[in-house]
Amino acid sequence: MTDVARAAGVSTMTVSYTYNRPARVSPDTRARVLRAAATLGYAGPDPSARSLRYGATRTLGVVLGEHLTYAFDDPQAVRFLAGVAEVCAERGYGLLIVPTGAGDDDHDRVVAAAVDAYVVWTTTDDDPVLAAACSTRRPVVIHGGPERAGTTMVGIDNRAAARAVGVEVFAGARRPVVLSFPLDRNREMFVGSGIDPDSVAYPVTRDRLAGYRDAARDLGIDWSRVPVGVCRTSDEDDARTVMRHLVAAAPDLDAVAAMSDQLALGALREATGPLRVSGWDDSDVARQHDLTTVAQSLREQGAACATAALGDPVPDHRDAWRLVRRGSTAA
Amino acid sequence: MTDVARAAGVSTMTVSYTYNRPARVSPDTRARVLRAAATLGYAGPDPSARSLRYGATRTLGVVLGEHLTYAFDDPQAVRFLAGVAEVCAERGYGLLIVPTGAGDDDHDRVVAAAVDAYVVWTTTDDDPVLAAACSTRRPVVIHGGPERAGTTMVGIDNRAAARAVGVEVFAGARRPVVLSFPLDRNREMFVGSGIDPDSVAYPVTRDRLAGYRDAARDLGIDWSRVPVGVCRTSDEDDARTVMRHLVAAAPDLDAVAAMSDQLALGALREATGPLRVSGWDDSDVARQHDLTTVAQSLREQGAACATAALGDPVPDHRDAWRLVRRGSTAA
DNA sequence: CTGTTAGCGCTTTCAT
DNA sequence: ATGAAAGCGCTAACAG
Repeated sequence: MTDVARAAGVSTMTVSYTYNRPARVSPDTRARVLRAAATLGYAGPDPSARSLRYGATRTLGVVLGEHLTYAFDDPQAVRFLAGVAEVCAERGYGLLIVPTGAGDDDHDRVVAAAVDAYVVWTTTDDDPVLAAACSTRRPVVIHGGPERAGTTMVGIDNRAAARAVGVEVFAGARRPVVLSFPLDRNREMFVGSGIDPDSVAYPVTRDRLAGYRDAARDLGIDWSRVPVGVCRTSDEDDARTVMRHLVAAAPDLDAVAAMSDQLALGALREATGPLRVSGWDDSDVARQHDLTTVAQSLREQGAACATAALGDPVPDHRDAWRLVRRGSTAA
Repeated sequence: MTDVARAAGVSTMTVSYTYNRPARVSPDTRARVLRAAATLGYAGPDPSARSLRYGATRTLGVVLGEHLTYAFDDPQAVRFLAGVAEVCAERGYGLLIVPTGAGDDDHDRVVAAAVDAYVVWTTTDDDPVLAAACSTRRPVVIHGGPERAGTTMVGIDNRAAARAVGVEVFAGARRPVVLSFPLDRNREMFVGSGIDPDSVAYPVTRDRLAGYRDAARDLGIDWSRVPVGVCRTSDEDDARTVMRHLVAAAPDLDAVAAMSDQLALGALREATGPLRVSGWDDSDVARQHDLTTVAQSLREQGAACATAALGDPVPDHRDAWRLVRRGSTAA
């Protein structure tokens, strides 16, 4: 900038004004400055220097969980991100995706990112990435949980929703099972019975499991005998693998409550007989396969997270879900 | 930082070393500094100040086209982004999505973003956002095109691929049609005939159209009589609407070359009689519907773009496609 | 309408 | 192992 000023025969301030307050510079000088800039290949004020000066970056950080990869493969996470992006676009904020999960320096990356606030995608209570985001004292909004002092949480009441859909899918079933997201960050695939929701590290998964248990109780079903198949991701292929294990463990299974439409689809594909199935999210998949599911707008929640992170109030989302009854639980 | 230094009774340099070269500080002093930092709620060096000093941000910018929204709704764009993210994660770079398409200050946003390099998602020759990215003299890598001096282009040979798949889908057809992406940034939906590829603003669309025309010529089909249905996005619903118009205009149509699997699916759903159909990308949709298609890895191309933007050489991708023959063109 | 001064928070270089 | 000085590029505040 100093160079441009010299070349144009003005002070640096005039150059600065030319870019930031064009009205305060005479058209003549302005043209001269711009010409000098063009000659020197100067493209405008340096963004880092500007941020330093302003004390703000006009950038919103997003942490998509332990492995970036999972997030992009999960259509719901993508929807969520689209919501965040929408708000960023409207308000002229950059959207910085912080690259986590590729090393052991996640903490440093989160702390060292040039952002004004953080939106954190659902994670576990003990996720160091979450701790890192909170430690920077920037505003933090967490989607889905965990709740944490000093942060904002945006998400639906997963327990209530799971109970509602659980009652629907388990009704009349003699051998209900659950197809679950991972319980903790190890993301082990396995089949267990009567899993205690309180032992689950992901709040969203915990709440949904608790809701399914509530539903089982409502229907007089003994939760301790309900097999839970735990998948590594929200992936149809994962679901099929786990479903095969479930069928092996409980050949008479006749109802599956799945934590996503993708998982539900996997269950359908591996079904050996008549089967009641419920999904979650009311995605295209659910509509195509006539799946009973829980409708919620991840996109809207993403937008709400961004809005909250940028300091504006957002409505409570606890009741922003809806049970969608379809053919998959009609029999 | 100065405050922390004072509180710990050391110089600012010692605090700086504590964070950047822990080994060069005695464990004792280090502990003292860290304690002081904790007390004061200091979370480490300010990222903007650091970037200013280093002259680099360790952040890669991505411009997803005129409307951010379209990008997140397009599964191929998401795949591409996943590839970019993967490389960023590996190398500890942040991934900044620059929010374009929500106002007329796109140019400024691109110029003012704190990034070291840009990856630009396919756009038109005349996109001001592209011009903005290039004007900053940061390295720019463009996916799919346009080609531009001083930038790197990563993408397949769309014309050759379109010709190959076109020959496959148009073979034996009496009334072939094309289901196309938008021709220019206005994204009008319409049906035309014998569209001149050279009049198309998007290089990718231009090349594919030219390739389909090549295929028509190879088969002795008169291109000027081939209806082209232009969709607004790569969306199944869009495709259905346009397909209905095509059917109205050419009730005897019996072959559809579509520029994406999504569009091809829309065509299938609106088919009134036997129909040869080809898609593009070899996505899940193509596999599920036994669709002849062009396989390419957007994810791999995203990774290549990021790698190139970060200054490393990448192999040529022109031939990184493959014709996948399936039942949809078997008859 | 234009210029001067000061300092945002950090790290490189060169001492000690 | 620690520190002092200088400056990265910019803009708010206040002249003139």
